[in-house]
Amino acid sequence: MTSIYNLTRKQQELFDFLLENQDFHTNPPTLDELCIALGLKSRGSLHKHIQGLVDAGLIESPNKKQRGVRLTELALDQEVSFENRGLPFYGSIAAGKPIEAIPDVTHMNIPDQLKTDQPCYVLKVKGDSMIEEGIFDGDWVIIEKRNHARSGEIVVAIIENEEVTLKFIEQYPHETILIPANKTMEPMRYQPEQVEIQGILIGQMRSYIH
Amino acid sequence: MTSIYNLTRKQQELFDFLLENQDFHTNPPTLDELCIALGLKSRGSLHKHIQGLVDAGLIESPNKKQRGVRLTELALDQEVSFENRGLPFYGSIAAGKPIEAIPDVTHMNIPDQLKTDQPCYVLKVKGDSMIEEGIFDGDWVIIEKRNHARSGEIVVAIIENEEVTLKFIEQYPHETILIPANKTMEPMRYQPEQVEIQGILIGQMRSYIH
DNA sequence: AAAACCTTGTTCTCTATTTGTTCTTGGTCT
DNA sequence: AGACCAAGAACAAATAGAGAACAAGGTTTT
Repeated sequence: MTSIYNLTRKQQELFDFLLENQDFHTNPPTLDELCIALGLKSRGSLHKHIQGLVDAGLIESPNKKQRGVRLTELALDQEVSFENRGLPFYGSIAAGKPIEAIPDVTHMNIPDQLKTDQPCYVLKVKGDSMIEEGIFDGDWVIIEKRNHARSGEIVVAIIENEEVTLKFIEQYPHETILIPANKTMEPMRYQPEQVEIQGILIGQMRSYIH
Repeated sequence: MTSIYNLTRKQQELFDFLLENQDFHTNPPTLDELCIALGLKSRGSLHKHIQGLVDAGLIESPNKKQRGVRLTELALDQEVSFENRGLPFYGSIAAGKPIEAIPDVTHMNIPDQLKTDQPCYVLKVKGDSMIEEGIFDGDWVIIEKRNHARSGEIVVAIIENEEVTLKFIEQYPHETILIPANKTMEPMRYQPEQVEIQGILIGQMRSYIH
């Protein structure tokens, strides 16, 4: 059993393409389609890379059959362990802890519509500070990891290295204001150095089960 | 036991068509109907693909019977894994249409926490009737397919075969009340026969991207 | 009920196209 | 030199479609 780590650059490129696009093709792609996708002009060139992946046990040998290039079980296993594990879930927004420092991370499978192509993570919301935005206690939020934001965005911010919170942000040269979406709470004003942005809000989810 | 992964493209196309349209046909289709559906002009051409699916164990051998193209158990199992890629997304809650009758279904990958082990589907919310529940215009909702509900649950219901709506439900022997979560709207009272339940609310999602 | 149709599944032949494979040639980079 | 890579020609097999012919079941007509 050859290891997948011995792939050449072009073989890896081909393999990555097959992994990423297997959902888009209802049928496995033919050599010609792959040539177009990879910018090749000759099936012959591609075929050697195909053969390399067959030898590595990552795709099934077409063996003259015109049935396209199919991934093997081994390849699909690889995929699961790589990309498909979902976004890290760091638990409830926990006062005082920077997001990255939370142990025992689980993963959640988030639909594409609720994430970006940047690194994202998931938190569970505690409290009612964003209730007028339709974000309730117990909801999940998907956060894109960033250390800056534009005024008007909803951010996860850590205040004075102590309190982690989800609020609208307004930034001025000498002042950062965190604004809740809850009439019973007041906006809070800080020096810019007191507020560290940990990410911005991308999506929200709620479960109505039990 | 032949694996389905050895289907040719045309065989796959035929198989997909049979899977997707099995509900619409009360009787299995004839070869001529399938020819039209797949754009073929000769039954003879089609028959070879039929035979391929029979050899793969995906349809029962028609064996001279008319309308004999029936899927096997094995094929129905395949369908499960086909659907398993995600939940069907039927678009916005569309007035007047039963949920199942919507064409061009896409699929969304929903986290386990937002679905049940029963059949579920996804809708996009139109309108503000559930705004106080934190369900806004443009949100997605995950609905478990059911034709009954308990009072107090949030349901997708179709009223008088015309209007599809998302509301709290209260059921009494001679009256069904649909209650919005919006102070500017009034509860609506119906005879039980006027209201057909299409599913109950399981989860909700919102995207902050664009 | 018998006969004359029509529909439907099956089989066959013929043809065209697509697709995987193999080889040769040549290029680039280390 | 050795590896990787690309292009193109040529080939054989697999796939695909059309059409004709036929048998068996239905349906309609007589």
